[in-house]
Formats: sequence, structure tokens, C-alpha cells
Amino acid sequence: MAALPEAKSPPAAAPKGRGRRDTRASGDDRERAILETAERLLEERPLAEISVDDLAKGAGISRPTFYFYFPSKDAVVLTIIDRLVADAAEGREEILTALAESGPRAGLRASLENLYAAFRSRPGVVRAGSDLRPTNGEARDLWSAVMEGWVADVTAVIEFERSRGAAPPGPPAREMAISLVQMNERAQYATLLGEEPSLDRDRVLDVLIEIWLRAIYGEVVSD
Amino acid sequence: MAALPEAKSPPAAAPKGRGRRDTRASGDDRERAILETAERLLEERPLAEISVDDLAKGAGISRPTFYFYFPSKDAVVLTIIDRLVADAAEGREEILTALAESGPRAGLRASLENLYAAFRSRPGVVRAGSDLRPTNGEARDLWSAVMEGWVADVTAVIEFERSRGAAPPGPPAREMAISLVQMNERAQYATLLGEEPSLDRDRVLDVLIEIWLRAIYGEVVSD
DNA sequence: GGACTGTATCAACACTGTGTCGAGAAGTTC
DNA sequence: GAACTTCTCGACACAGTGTTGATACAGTCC
Repeated sequence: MAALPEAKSPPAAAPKGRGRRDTRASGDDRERAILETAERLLEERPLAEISVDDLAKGAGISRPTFYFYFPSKDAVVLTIIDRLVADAAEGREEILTALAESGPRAGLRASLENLYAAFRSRPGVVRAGSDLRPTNGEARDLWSAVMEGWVADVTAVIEFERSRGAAPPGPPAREMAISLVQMNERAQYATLLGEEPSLDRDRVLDVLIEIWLRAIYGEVVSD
Repeated sequence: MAALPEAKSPPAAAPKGRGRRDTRASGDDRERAILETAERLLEERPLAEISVDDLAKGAGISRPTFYFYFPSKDAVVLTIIDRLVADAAEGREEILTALAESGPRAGLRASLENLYAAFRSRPGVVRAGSDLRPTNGEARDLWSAVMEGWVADVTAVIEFERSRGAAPPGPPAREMAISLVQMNERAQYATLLGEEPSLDRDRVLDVLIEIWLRAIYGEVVSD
């Protein structure tokens, strides 16, 4: 939970044109205030019902001043999502390692449990990211990259298990991986937001894991 | 494919306040023109980039006149989606019957192939529906109902296969069904819109079906 | 043929929200 | 204390939504 001083990261290095217009002086507080306001409001109501004015007011500044710190509402949300994604990646368990150490079921559970922990704590942000994807190319690209990372991991797992004879042949590993990762994305999202129909919070992982195991190993995996 | 005179359906019965403000005279053409314009534009660009004015102009009327026919842009899209969903449901194969007649793999394939045919022909409309869900409760409810229908079908299949000993026990059938249906929704959507990563159009069903079979039957189903 | 009624149409308006411009205040540096 | 950079906001221009009120244009009905 505590921040690990892991990799290169000068307090905040906005990738592109996001965040502030460069500089690095005092108004850091304002920038933080905007981000905090956004996070708070997003847990209250959907992105579409939050205006730039709300963010500005919440941060104690005027609307034009908001634009000094961020080029748009989307940019604020993207910054938040960047961080959430980084959080999720941070404590990441090597899935292959976990499998080897604890066996398929427990290993998978550990990896996924860990992965979704970050998202579970900020449903509003997750929803905002999802809401953004249709209209915002940058959001789409970011999520694509995240998915691609997971797919690559899972592909490796499937190929490894097949190569050592633990899993039977079948459709190309990458294709299976894509489908399974997509299932997880959709199911977790539905559960997180309480869609109807969706699985209960404490059941999702059990069910998803059971499907993964059967899909990957081609049999009912006992314990 | 051809329209079956199946259930109760007076030409078009707008459920709630959607569509025209009642009446049933001539301006039917205008209403149709609006719907056609919307369908056309949706295949060109996303919903967010289509204004009420675009729809009005496309139908050869002024913006205020548009509001005589529909209460909002969303209402137009919802009407279109209603019809698409009805189309998809129309030629619907009884999945249980298909399984019994052609066996698990071929039966599943026939059912799903048939189900997704309608969607595949109008990706723009599908995307619009998806874009609408975050902001529009009615769209959410409509899609919930559709999903619920599929889940119920699949639950019945799984329970039947278990009861006759063809499928092993496992997580509650409904929970499996929800996850599998969610996987299909997500995967088909990603493929339809060419997301990255996603499966190729001609591979998606093969892979999904393989996962379904392994998940339901707990083994690699031969043929 | 004139009064009555419901359908259909649109110019003009009121409103909400976005993003920009330009004039300055406030702080730092030499 | 002049010059520079950072920061702030009132006032504007714009795009889009949804509403109002006047008006035309049928058809009846008597």
C-alpha cells in the first residue's frame, strides 16, 4: 500500500501535453487540488455530470485559471487514470512465478486478486475511464496498452503450460488470452458498478478463475 | 431470415415517451427520414459527433421541427436500437434445441452465428448503443434486459447438460452463464469495432465457442 | 364559406457548457 | 526598481440543447 521508491519518477512527469504547461514552481498545490477534487467528485457522480467549473470551484480557482493547469477536463481524468494504472502495475505479481509457486488455481487467484485491488478501491475512476474511451483517443490508447500487457502475460502462461504438457493444444494461445482477458475486464467492470446482470463482488474471482482453468487446462482442475 | 409473424406487434408500439408525441397521420415520412439519417450518419461517425441539427438537416427539416418528432437525440438512437434488438431476437434459434439437434459445438455455433448476424451488419448502431449506456438510463435498462435474456437461456443449457450428466458440476450455472455471456459481449464488440487487442472477425466465434465448451463440459470436447 | 380543430413548421429565445484573449497582480532575480 | 516569469480572472465567442409563440395548412362540421 505504501509508495515504494521503485523506478525513475521525478514527482510527476506528464507524458505529453497533459498536466501543466511545463514549469515547476509553486502552483503545484492548485494542480493537486484539481486532481483531488476530480477524484472526490468522480466517486459521487459520473464524469458527464461534472463540469470544468465544478473542478475549478472545488479547487478554489476560476474556470479560466483551471485552463492554466490542464488543457481540458479529459486531461485531468487521464492523469488520474495514469496513476491508477501505475498503482495497479506497481505491486504486480509475476503471474508465471505465482503459478509455479502456488499451482494454477492459487497462483491465478493471487495474481488477479492483486491486480484488481487498485481498481476496486476507486470505482468512480474506473467508470470515468470507461466513459472516456468512446470520445477520447488517448483514453482508448492507454487502455489498449494496458490490455495488451495483460494479454502478453497470459499468452506466455498458456504457451508455457502447453509446452510442458500441462495444458492441451487448442486455439492459438494469444487468441485464448485475448478472450479471457476481455471476459475479466467486462465481468469485473459489471461487478464493480453493480450492473444487472453481474456477479457478486465475492464470487467474481471464483467463477472467472474456474473458467480460466477449464479453458486453459481443458479439464476440471482439482484444487 | 424472413420475418416470422411470431408475437404480438402492431407495426410499431413505442414503449414509453419515445418516438412521436402520439398521433398517427402523414408526417410518418419525416419520422422515417430522421431515423434513416441517424442510421446513415452513425455508420459514418460516432454519436457524440452527430448533433440534433445534423439529424434535422438530413431529414430536411429545422431543428425545432425535429423536436416535434422526437424528444431528443437519444430517443432516436434508442428507437433504432430497439429495432436492432428486435431483429436480432427475431430469427432466434432455440439454443437448447440447436444443441440437441446438432451437438454442442455445431449447435452453439449456429445459435451464436445467428444471434450476432444482425449486429454485424450495423456496427455504427452497436457502437452508439454502447456510447449511450453511460449517460442514458433507458439504454442501460434495455441492454440489461437483453443480457438477462441470454443469461437465462445459457443458464438453462448448463443446468440441462449437468442434469443429464453431460457436464460436470461447478460454480452455479447462472454465474457461469453471466461470465460467458459477458465475455462474448466484450469480445464481439471489440472485434466489431476493430479494437486493439481483439480477435479477427473470422476467428472470434471459434475461440469463444472453444472456451464455452471447455468451461461448460469441463473437458476438451472432440468434434 | 366560415368557424373550429388538430397537425406541422420554424424564427427567435434562454440556457449550459467549453475554450480563448488580454489585461493585469504577485512573486523572483539581478 | 526594472525586467521577467508565474499566475489569475473578467469578458468574450462559440457550439449545442431544448422551449415558446406565432403561423400556416389541412380537414371536418354546420
